[in-house]
Amino acid sequence: MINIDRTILGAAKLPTVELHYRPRETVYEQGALAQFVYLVDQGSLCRFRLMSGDRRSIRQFLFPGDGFGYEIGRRHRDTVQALTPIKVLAVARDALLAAATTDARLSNLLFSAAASAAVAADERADMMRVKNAAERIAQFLLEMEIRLSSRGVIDLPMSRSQIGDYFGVRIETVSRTFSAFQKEKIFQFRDRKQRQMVICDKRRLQQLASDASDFDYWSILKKGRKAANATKSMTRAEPSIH
Amino acid sequence: MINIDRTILGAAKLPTVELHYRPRETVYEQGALAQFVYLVDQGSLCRFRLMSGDRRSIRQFLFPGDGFGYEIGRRHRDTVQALTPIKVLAVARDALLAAATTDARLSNLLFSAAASAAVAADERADMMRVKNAAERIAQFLLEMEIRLSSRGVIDLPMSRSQIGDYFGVRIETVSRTFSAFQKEKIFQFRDRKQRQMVICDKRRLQQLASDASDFDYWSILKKGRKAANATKSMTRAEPSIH
DNA sequence: CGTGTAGTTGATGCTCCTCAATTTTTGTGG
DNA sequence: CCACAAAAATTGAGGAGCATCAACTACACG
Repeated sequence: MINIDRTILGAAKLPTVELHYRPRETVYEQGALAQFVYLVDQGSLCRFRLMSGDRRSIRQFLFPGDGFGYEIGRRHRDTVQALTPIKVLAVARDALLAAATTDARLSNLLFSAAASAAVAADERADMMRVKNAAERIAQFLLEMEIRLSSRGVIDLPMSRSQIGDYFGVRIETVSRTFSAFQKEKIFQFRDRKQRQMVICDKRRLQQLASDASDFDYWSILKKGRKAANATKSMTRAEPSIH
Repeated sequence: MINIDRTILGAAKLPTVELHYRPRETVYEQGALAQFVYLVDQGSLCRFRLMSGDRRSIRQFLFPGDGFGYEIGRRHRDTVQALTPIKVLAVARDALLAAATTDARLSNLLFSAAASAAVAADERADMMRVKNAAERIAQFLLEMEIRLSSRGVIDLPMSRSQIGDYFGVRIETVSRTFSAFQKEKIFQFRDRKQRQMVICDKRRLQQLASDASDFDYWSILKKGRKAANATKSMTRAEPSIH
């Protein structure tokens, strides 16, 4: 999805409409006519597609500064829904493209945004190809820290189910991974709802994001007892001391 | 990766260089300066990235008409290698972008190509999220039929290992899936190398591509006996006798 | 308070990986 | 052309990772 950001909207000098939505409201549904492109001003959203067989694929979480809604064809290919109360800016797609034909700088910005989108989607496909659940979730937390953290606290706007559908894993796997990370003192939850988190061991998270082959759910979840035997346990044998 | 196709090169009216490579030769390596963009004229290539821990992610197979090599930054983010003897056309990246600044039509074509690339990468990420091995390979065969078939025969230019790295599955899984598809008479190989295939049951392949939850490797691979019925455990209760 | 939704945890099994053995194909040098 | 070594592909057995099913807890809201 092309990121029509503030720079682009600024360069376009077009009239924008300010729209507000509440949690669970949809900005647009897949199949609807794609007449506007949007910029997130406040709040969080998710962009997803319903697939055959009750499967949902969440393609992106959107935060302030992110653009969405541009399509090549006439219709939207996915649905965008608010996770929190949101404020978005909308601009007519046709007007934006028309402005681009007479403004070389705007045209360049649009091209760059589209090319960046292709790169980002490539990276996500890579992640799905080669990373396991712990690696994906470690990377996710690092990204959420960048996008959402305020005074060291990350307030997740999405449910476990949505995180699962973003990574193609089940809700139980997300929950178990969170539990294992907590037991390893990688992060802590600060509220009862298990939505506000503080990252305690960013270095370990970064290491897990690139290679979690030494991360042993079983020994962590089963009473925190470390793997008793040989091979894998050697790398984990050192108890974490703070 | 942006598809700089024949239409775009035609519109650009720029001098092109014709290049030839032999199998296993690289057109460029990840990290190299990105000075040219390319169009495949003849043959097949693959575009891949080497990741941490000996993992290789194959991002795309390239066939005649496909473009590759455009980067946002100064350097290539992946490696492109010939699978067969190939002929590619190269055009200077800077010259193409310069031409686009003075030619609104060319600029539009480039934008569309970039936007299409983002859509295609999104689709691939979807596939990695929600599809199992049989579904991925069924879809792969349908795509290869479109791109490669000549008089009903598909001549695969890539190895099992490359197919595996494209889908994030192991070579043995690719091999087993191919074997199962053969036993189900979904396709047949026409040569010893197991590279030339004829699709026999395209309908079944299309159905598997969208949902292969009913596809039971075990009962197919073990003596080709069909799942007798009811609960899957029934088929597994049978002890294997040699 | 009940009811509904979200989240956690446990038990069990399917899918795909890993390791290993074998067969087939390819490449090289006589 | 054949002989040999190296690479690719197939097949099997067993195991790791994650899904599935199920029970349970915690909180939100009428």
